Amino acid sequence: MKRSAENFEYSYETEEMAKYAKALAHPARIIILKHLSSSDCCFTGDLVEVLPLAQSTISQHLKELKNAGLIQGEVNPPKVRYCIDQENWQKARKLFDNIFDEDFSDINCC
Amino acid sequence: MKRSAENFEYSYETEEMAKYAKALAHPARIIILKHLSSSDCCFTGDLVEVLPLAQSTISQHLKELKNAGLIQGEVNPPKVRYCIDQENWQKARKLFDNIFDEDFSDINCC
DNA sequence: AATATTAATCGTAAATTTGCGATAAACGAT
DNA sequence: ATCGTTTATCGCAAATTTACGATTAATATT
Repeated sequence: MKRSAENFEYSYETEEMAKYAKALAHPARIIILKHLSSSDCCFTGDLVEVLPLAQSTISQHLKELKNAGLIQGEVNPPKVRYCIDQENWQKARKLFDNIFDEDFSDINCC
Repeated sequence: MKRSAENFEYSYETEEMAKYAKALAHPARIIILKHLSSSDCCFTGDLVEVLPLAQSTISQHLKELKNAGLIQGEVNPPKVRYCIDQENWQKARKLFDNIFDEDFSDINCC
């Protein structure tokens, strides 16, 4: 894709927000995150049972969540135990809180 | 893309969540939403001044936000006045609140 | 009727995402 | 050393997203 203003940069906060939103922008990844955040412990391979996707596809989704910083993987061969990355999870929470609180609905005109 | 389980369906809530997250998954759209939610009124064409994107591209982003249900456009020729769709905005807020509150960090193992 | 202003849509190109099966990697058990 | 289990990566195809310029549409003004 072409960019009109090649040297323009969005603010760090905006980029972070978009990154986290992107991570949440797929049903499979939402299910994974819910599973991880609501489990009493952090399972992993059983996601294949939960989701209608091939193992390789799930692995890819996990990778994306990891790249976004929302989860961590602890290798425990031959298994890998995934869990929420609490630090970034809270960061994301705050960013979302923030945008939804910038809410001056009473002075909106519509 | 191919789907392994063609007849599988994600829950309504999960799909909604993904839809809203997708709408937020681009810096330009975040800026648009922030602009709309923090303005005392709902401007529109001045987004072209704020964003480093062509008019047609911004129009496309607005369309996506509209399709996701997060904003409304009121035609006021030749201008169009956009504003947050408060109802769905609150819905989205609740969905995000929800996922971030399913947080049993004290009993997490990691 | 012609013109100016604003926004949407069309057509197109490039990049990214999503998905799969096949294969590789890592390691424990046999 | 071989085998089984689990997960990651590779290679590929299809779909979607992002972006642009050019054009169209809608309507107020002249």
